[in-house]
Amino acid sequence: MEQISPAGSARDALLRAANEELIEKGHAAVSLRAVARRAGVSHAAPAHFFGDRAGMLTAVATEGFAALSRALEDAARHATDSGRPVLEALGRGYVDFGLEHPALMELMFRRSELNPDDAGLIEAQRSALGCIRAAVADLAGADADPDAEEWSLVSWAVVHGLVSLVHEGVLARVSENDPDAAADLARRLVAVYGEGLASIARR
Amino acid sequence: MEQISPAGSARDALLRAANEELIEKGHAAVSLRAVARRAGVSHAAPAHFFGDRAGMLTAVATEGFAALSRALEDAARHATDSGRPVLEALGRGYVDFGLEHPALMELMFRRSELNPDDAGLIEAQRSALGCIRAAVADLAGADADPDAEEWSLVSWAVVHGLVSLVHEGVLARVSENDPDAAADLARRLVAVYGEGLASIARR
DNA sequence: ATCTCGACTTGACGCTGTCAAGCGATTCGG
DNA sequence: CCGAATCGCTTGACAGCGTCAAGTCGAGAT
Repeated sequence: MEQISPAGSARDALLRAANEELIEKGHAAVSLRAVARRAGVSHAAPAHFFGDRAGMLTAVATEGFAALSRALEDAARHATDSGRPVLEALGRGYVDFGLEHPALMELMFRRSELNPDDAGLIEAQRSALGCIRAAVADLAGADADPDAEEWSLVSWAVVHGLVSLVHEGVLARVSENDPDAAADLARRLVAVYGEGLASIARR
Repeated sequence: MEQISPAGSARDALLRAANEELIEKGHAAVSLRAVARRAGVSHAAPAHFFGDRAGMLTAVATEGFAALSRALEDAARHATDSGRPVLEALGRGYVDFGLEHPALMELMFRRSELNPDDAGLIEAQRSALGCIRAAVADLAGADADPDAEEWSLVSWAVVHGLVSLVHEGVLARVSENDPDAAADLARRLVAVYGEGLASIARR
């Protein structure tokens, strides 16, 4: 192996290689052996560290959820700082993240490719969802609106659905077959929905 | 081969076998060879008819979109017949279809596993989307609301996102970890969204 | 009667995930 | 200080996979 190996770095190298493979080839084409080759280790090394393919992808997806949480927190903070509506910024942040990291975002929700019961994964998921939940509860006001929980889930479904539809190339088909236009359309729809929701909230 | 073969039936048998494999094992686990075994033909027969794996799955997905269109049309017809709001019935129909045929619904939107440029597939997709579009345009009234198109897409995103979140098992995690509860929750959220949208429409 | 063509089959290739076994260095108990 | 156990990783094998090239064989056209 031509690389200097500061102890325990093989695992990190594998994780980095897995991320690169994911970005370049998409989640379906990530193979243990290709990742091992890229990291410069034997073909069975990934299984040694992660158990199996699902284990390796779960590790990648968990990092992805952590990154999503950070992105959402940043979006919320910037919005409050500049006095803009938080929920819309959050939705925008979710969609932006999904559009910037398509392969990762798809992997993160591909239950069948992960170990869905992995504790770290679940924790990271909850943390990401918590951001949206808090924002909707906030928007509903301190009067403990019983619908707040439901609308936070609907809002999640909107942004998640938009990201999915862009990834799946269906929105592109709707709008002039241009993928960039589809992304713009998705962001515009977030704004449309945000305004609608706000108008309901203030009754 | 032990089965009587009315001419050209091998293709049909393969398609049927592919559907069964899909339902039993999920889209990721559908293999050309397993489908061939189930249909009682040689391991290369599927490729002969469908070109490759993506071609076979595209054929299955195209049938799926046709079935979805039928389900949506039925839902719309029943709603108009009984004077209930069409859009909500449509959303409900979309979600019900997705929850009743999870593996199929996931496959239908798994761009990387299909031939996304297949003419038949695109046509079937457009037809299904057309149902939602028409209903939203209808709800917006004959006054050619310029937002109608956008809200139809948002509505699509809502129901699509809900189905995705249930499939991915994330909604189940939100609601007591019970998959049935997640399905019920999804249906309730469709109703919540439908009411909200209606309240916006009537200003 | 031959030619062709479509519907398959047969056999091979390289790639995949997974598993059992091995190997060298480090750590640790006696 | 020495043997044993553990860790990190490799080697080698296995079956299943998608795909491709070549072959078989019957039916319909010339």
